[in-house]
Amino acid sequence: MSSGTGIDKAPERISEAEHAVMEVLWHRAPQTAVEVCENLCDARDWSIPTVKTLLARLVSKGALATQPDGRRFLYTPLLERSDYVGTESRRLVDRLFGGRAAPLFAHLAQSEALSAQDIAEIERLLAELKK
Amino acid sequence: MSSGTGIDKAPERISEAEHAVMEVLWHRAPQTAVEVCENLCDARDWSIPTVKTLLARLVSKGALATQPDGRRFLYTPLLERSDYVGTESRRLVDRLFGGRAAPLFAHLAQSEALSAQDIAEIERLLAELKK
DNA sequence: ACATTCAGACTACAAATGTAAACATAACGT
DNA sequence: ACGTTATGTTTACATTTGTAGTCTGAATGT
Repeated sequence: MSSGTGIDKAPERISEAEHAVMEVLWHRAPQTAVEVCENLCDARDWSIPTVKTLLARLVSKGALATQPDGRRFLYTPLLERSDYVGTESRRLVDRLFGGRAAPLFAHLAQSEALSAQDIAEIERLLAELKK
Repeated sequence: MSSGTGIDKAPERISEAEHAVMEVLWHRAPQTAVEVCENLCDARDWSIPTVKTLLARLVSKGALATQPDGRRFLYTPLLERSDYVGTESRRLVDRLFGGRAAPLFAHLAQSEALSAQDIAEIERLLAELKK
């Protein structure tokens, strides 16, 4: 699953600011730099140059593809959100919980990070798993 | 709970390398710089100076306390592991899953990051929660 | 054709991080 | 008393990250 090419160049790490840009593009793609900025600059208090830098870095990291559209570029994610999210989750679980998910879950439970909705959802998922 | 003083100076972020040092001290404390190194330098391929730098940074960030022991120092965590782990977990859940734990759980489930043991444990915790 | 404009590319620069060497100083053996 | 050693402190330096300004060239309006 995921990563069809088999090439798998050591996926360069994506920073938090870069991740914010990815989120916008995962939400809708392709978008121009200006559009991305419209969706971010207010929230993060960034200026367009900042967004452009981040886009460029993401392209150079292989996380985004560009596609010329007249004078500007359209940016599209190459890295899939589920891959990113999976990697980051695994990373955290490995680092903080010795790779085991249960202690993470316990922590979230204790810190009231679990809503009733979450709990219901998780029960449903557990039921799925046991089938 | 946790953080008894009420002072709560914006806890400076602990980097990954620093975290590795904290882990060692959470495992056993207090320890000297050399002892910490004995527990880390091999695994991380670090030299003693590196460990000392990290220890110093952690002290300056308020995550470790020092206690003189003859000519050297003994280092003890001030930051509790559960606090750190809680903060980091919440951080991830917020950033990647809009603060909801269920999607994280779903991801771990999908990526086979859940062992049978994990699942059993989580079921137990869920039962707890519902009491 | 020419000036304006708007996009991406290049450059900048401070803070944080990873990694470690150099320095200073206090204790200890002889 | 003195050199050696063990420790912490200071300094160093490359890389990554956050944040943004400047440059250059192509499209566009007139």
